[in-house]
Amino acid sequence: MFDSIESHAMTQETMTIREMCDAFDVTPRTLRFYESKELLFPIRDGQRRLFTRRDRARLKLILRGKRFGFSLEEIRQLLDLYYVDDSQETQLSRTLDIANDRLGDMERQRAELDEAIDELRTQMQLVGDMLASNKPAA
Amino acid sequence: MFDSIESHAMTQETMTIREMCDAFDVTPRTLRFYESKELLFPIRDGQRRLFTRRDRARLKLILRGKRFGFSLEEIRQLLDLYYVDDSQETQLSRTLDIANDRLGDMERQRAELDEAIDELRTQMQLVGDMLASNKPAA
DNA sequence: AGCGAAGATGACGTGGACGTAAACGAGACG
DNA sequence: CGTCTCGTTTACGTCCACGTCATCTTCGCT
Repeated sequence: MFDSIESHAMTQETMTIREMCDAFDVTPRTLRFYESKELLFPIRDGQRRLFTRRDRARLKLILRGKRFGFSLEEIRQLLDLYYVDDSQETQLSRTLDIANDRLGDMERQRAELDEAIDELRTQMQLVGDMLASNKPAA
Repeated sequence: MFDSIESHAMTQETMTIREMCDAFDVTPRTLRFYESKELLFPIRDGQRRLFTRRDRARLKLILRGKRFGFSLEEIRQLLDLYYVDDSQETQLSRTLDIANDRLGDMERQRAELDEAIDELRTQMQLVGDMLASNKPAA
């Protein structure tokens, strides 16, 4: 009846907390914290956590979201978009709307980022010129 | 469209704390906090703060920096690049280094943002297809 | 059997970025 | 004149995202 085959011969199916920490450069505390906030759902071998590919994919998205300045709660909601199952089907179209908004956010952020990069480059050029000439032009 | 605080006050030399709050959608506490952290330098009329165009320009950069996920301290260092005076000249090249680091951050963020936008689009396509093909028979 | 390392579970601490309340001062105004 | 509103300072409180002990198991190894 169970057609899900679990072979841990090829790539590692699950990872320990330490392997995760090494792979993603985070602390155990961080991973436990993320689990407590329901961003990760490692399975258990007795007491010990075992992180699946799903957890790894989610963690990757979490860390990226953080670099974009999202809060963990915002990220948690976004993650739901990537891991849809039938139980959420009724909310799919709502999810899609959220995703569309998020996409708009990202594109706006990209535009602003482009502008900021441009400005910073310009400013650095100016300052660089100032440094080049011995005396700043009053 | 009437002459709002923005179009009126923004053209003034200085603005009160309330005008600033209305114009930038921040609280007084935030502005005082930024001053205490030396991100803003409002002049004083007795006790009262008066925010100059310089403060407004800086605040704009501060808020943008925040949207990019920079800390106030990182932003403070960047701001020095935009408002250079002779007294800082000796630290200019250090400032430039910091700016270069931030520029790297932003460019990486830009690349990552592109990737994220792409992935999100893909994911939305998948979800959209699910919605289309999985319609209930009613 | 003993030991150390890895991992778990509280529980308290911390730094950043403000929120919020208390108490005060200075103009504006009816 | 008293009262209101705006603003100030001081100071404690809060939320988030973990850091940092202090125990407590549980493996793996000698």
